[in-house]
Amino acid sequence: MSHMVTKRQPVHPGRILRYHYLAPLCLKITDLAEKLSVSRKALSAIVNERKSVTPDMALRLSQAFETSPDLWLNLQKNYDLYKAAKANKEWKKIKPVPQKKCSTAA
Amino acid sequence: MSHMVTKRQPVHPGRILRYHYLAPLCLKITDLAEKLSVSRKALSAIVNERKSVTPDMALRLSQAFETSPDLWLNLQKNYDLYKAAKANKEWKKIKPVPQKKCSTAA
DNA sequence: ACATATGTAACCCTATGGGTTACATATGGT
DNA sequence: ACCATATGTAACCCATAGGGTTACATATGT
Repeated sequence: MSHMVTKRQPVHPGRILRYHYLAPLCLKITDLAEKLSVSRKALSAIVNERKSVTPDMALRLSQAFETSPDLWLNLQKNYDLYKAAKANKEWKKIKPVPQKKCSTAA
Repeated sequence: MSHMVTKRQPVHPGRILRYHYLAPLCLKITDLAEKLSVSRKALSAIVNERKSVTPDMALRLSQAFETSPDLWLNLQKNYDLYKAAKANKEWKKIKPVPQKKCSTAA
């Protein structure tokens, strides 16, 4: 089926940050936090997958690593979507709305 | 430049919802809210571009209109990113981190 | 042994999504 | 004109969440 939520748990952006950026560059969380002008706590929370990458944080990371902000936001989006789909299954009960255009439609 | 935030204001998902889904189907906010099992207020806030489409809401919309949840979340992500980039320009001051792998790197 | 790096907890603040209730302003139909 | 329906929103109340600072105990490396 085309419109499905990933079945396997998506990686949290913090994991990518840790293993693909911090580790290879031997960058300390403390150092990066300073370069990003955010608190060590805030960065640590992301790297340890306890908090989300916000748009503002994505912009900072994109500047530091010359990536697109979307790289980070897409990872976060997939992660959040997966979590939401598992957390509450109410949405599964929703029926598709009939797709017929109504009379007054353009 | 490859990694740039859109220059023109991205559409809010609520606008797409209103003009591409509600209007063509003559669907009332009240009716859709009921079908989605959310309050009329919550849906109205999105349609009127005052609130964001959350992952949970994206799942509900995707069920109702047989779209991918990502359709809604991507719209929201682009919108949020644009807003964040305009709201705080601190990130522009961040310098790229030298990309040389450190000694102990794999 | 000592300085550095970290994970986290405790506090405090602010922003935001969502529910309910309520009310005034459209809008459409009879 | 009149009335029911649809709406936009405000006022309240909650819970969650991100972010800052400070503090402390546990690694880690020299």
